[in-house]
Amino acid sequence: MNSMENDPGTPMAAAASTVQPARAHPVTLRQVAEAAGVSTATVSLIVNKKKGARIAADTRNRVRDAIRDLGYRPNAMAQTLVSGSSRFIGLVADAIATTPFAGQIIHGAQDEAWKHGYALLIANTEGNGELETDAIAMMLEYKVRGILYSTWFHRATAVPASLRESDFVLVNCFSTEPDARAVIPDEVQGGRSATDILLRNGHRRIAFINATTPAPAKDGRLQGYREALEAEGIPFDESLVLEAYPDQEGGYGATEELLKRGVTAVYCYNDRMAMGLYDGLRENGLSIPGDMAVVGFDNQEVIAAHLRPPLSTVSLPHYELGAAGVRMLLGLDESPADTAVKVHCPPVERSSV
Amino acid sequence: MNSMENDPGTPMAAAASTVQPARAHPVTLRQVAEAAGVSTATVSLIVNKKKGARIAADTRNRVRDAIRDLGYRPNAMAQTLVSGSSRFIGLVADAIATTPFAGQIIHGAQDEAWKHGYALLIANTEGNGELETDAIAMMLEYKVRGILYSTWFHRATAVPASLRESDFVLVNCFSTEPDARAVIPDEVQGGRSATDILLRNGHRRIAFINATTPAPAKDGRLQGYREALEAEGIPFDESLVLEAYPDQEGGYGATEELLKRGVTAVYCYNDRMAMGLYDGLRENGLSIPGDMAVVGFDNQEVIAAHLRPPLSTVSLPHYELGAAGVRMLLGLDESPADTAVKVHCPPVERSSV
DNA sequence: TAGATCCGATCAAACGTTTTAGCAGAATGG
DNA sequence: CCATTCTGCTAAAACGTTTGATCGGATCTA
Repeated sequence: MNSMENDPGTPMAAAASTVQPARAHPVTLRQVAEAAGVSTATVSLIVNKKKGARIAADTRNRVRDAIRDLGYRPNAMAQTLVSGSSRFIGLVADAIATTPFAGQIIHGAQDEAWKHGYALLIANTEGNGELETDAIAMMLEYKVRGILYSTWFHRATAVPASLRESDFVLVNCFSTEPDARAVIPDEVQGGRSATDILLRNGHRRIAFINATTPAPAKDGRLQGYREALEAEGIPFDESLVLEAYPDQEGGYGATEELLKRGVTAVYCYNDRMAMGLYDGLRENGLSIPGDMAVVGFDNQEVIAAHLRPPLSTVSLPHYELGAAGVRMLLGLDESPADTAVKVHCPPVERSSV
Repeated sequence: MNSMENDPGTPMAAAASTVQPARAHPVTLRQVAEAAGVSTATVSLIVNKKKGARIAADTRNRVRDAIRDLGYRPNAMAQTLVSGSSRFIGLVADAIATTPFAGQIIHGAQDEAWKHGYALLIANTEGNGELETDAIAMMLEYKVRGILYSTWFHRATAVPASLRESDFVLVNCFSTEPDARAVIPDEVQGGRSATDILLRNGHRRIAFINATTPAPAKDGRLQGYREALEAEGIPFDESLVLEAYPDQEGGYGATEELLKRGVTAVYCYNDRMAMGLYDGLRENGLSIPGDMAVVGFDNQEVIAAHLRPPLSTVSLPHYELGAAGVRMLLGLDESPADTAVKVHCPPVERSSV
């Protein structure tokens, strides 16, 4: 919230005098060459700091000055044309803004791409197939280095035909088709971690409020719950697994059923359900974590970190998913080729347990 | 949650046979031309559906077939090179993922850009000046049509020197420097709308919990509150304006002070404060809206729509900000040139009043 | 002093398009 | 039957780079 210091004491004038020439017709290599009295080849060599290039210090300076004076900027399009491949990575998302999650994927992808000298070209399709085809076509025309195909919630997906015309990796989704690299969150481990938080705090009778909506997360998070219980030698009790629609209302609505189970702790399919459950518990005069320990899943900042008490949960590694996607695309990680890479979901402990 | 129908009954084979040639060395115009037995000029004419072009139906078909068979894709880089200007719009953001808001700006910008045949090139700077300079340089090198410079919260900003080398518009921020077009939310109107919701429901004694952090929003939202009161002939009472840090904890912490004021309604600087206040009120045994009506500001979906009861608030038009930014950049709206364009903040009524 | 080596820099082709000018032949007009 | 117009198509320049081949001259080497 700072950075608002406009410093009116330092007028822009000084800075403006040196730069500011641009904006008319862009300066080209040739113009720089002429200004410096050399060939374009020479300028190119200097601009790109070519290793083997033998250039007299004097020449080098003249060229550098010309570049500065004219405000030269290389034309990336021309560079790409001659080099054949661009420094773009495409990211197509099915929902950019419906959720804070997509933003994290973009963020991770952008950071990692940037780190390797790539720029991100994004498109969101809002689930519209035609838009999606167009978006991919556009990326292909811009000769992207590869395409990240991402979904806002973890799910199975079909691979659009045109995607195969480029290098690609599936992010936060996967396909059963061959040759489809993918990176997804490790739901099972996440479920285990969530349950472990409760277990480590002495709880033995732990309910799990699962989602009603079918998804890899539904199966994985349940699986993790069972594994954690098993590791502690606690028999799995089917009756402790409830189901509700995965939002605040669902969590709230599950309160009554939950209380009948006589548990001391509950693990919710996601943070939003936990948020609703908080309300339900409170209405029943129960305190958290005193009367009931609660953990969520997703680590949705706006919610989890600011509930009363702050919610212990497991983080969905969207940032890391985006970054890992880029690395996989660029062949920086050793990818197992056939099976999707699972990214760890780190537990985040706060005070609801 | 559908679209998971993978339809195993339709093997990929059929589709794959026609396409699938690509991925080796990309097909060029010349190759298509040779395959069809015409010149590249002819192919270009056909690909671009040039109006004045006179092409025999027969030729047209041969070319079309060649294009399909070879799986030709135009090389946008080459096109850009010759045409001089690209179909890119750059978007530099200071925080892509810290908040759901940035996502909305991206979304709006992307939709609007796409509508006009532009693709979005994004970069996030995380407030890092060097990164920012690099990001803008990159965009300049890609010869973007223009740059959207956006901030995640509404504030004053300095215009980076290099931004001026291109067309640009400030989104969700503004500058006092000349020739800086900008589009920002109309905080004053928003404040008025928020207060009006309460006023229309018969409340006369309304508190305002403002933020402690200086920002255009702080001043604007207060101003709107005063204007709304004044319009109803209610004298402004300084003692009804509290201040707190603008998050859940702040709202919660303000409860006590608030209750001393004997008001029937409260307008919070943002939804997060309202969320905290909900907790505070509840702990005091007060019901919403029965004992106290509450409105927020921002319309942060995850929170506002799912609180109990759902929160009436005012929407921060981030999507529209992004879209309007693109329109302004492209010169599609009549821009007032000198002063920032204010975008309307629509009230969203739910059940907290 | 002739040949080799090295230095500093240039030439020119290539990348994949778009587009203007123009050309050959057919159709039309008088 | 010649002139004109129209039709269908092509040649070639241009866009701004990169890069391997080359080149003239100075400096060594023997």
